[in-house]
Amino acid sequence: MPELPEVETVKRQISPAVKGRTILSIESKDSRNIKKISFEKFKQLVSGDKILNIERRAKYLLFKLKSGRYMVVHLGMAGRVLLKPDKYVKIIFNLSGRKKLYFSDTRLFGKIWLYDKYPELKLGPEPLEKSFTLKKFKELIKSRKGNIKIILMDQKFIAGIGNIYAAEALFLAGIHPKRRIESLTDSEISKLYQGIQKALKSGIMHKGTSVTDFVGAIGEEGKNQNYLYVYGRKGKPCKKCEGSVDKITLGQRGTYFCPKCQHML
DNA sequence: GAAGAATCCTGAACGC
DNA sequence: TGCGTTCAGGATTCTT
Ligand SMILES: [Zn+2]
Repeated sequence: MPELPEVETVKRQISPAVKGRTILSIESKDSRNIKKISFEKFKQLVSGDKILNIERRAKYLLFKLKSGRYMVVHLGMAGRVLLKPDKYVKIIFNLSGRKKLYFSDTRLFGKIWLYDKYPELKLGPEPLEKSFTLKKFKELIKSRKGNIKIILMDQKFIAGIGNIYAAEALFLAGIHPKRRIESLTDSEISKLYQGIQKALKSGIMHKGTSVTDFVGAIGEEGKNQNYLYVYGRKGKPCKKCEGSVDKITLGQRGTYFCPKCQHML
């Protein structure tokens, strides 16, 4: 599913093709992904506007428009932003220069909103920003109580980490996913800080993890699934020890880990 | 504030 | 081949 690295990949892939282009018209096969306003209203407001820039914040894509409005896209689980259509296209943006941008979604968990100005999204810090220091991470950790994996996936705690990268970051840090955040030692917090960044950077470097639905802007699969340590590898040998990867359910989510590498205490 | 569960939604994978 | 069942889960919302 799309998390920070996948959304970043899409942003990088579509930006050169759509930046500076005018949205001439918009077509819809199913407009249920458009939230807050009707498709008619959306079409009326966005048509004729120009895409100045695309920014990623957490798992959101923010299209900055010349009017000052922002079109905000969240891919949910299976949402796609494409330069080439697939069979699940819901919205088509006809752009100047004969380009087209497609929004596709199978499960309709993806969302599109239109904001009058830069949206105030309730999100924690970006884990790959330089301002996200180990010191700040430690302060954040100390401010919360509860299960570490669930908190890592809380967008108000840190932005952009979902089920795949939470599992990978915890593996890299040697922390069992059932651990409580209060129980982490200073050394483990440092390892987790490194693990988060390493897992996310690996995802971006390999252009996303295509383990379920994710594909890039022209429908191509990412490569990061080949570099995962635990996610989706139940019963397979651990890449760091002689044990094998286990799977449990935690917070209604499938949670993969190595019982030998990831410690409870 | 935290924990747990329900909700949305439908294609893919699986079992017979 | 086809039908029914199970599974995938990000974010929100509700209850405890
Ligand atoms: Zn291991």
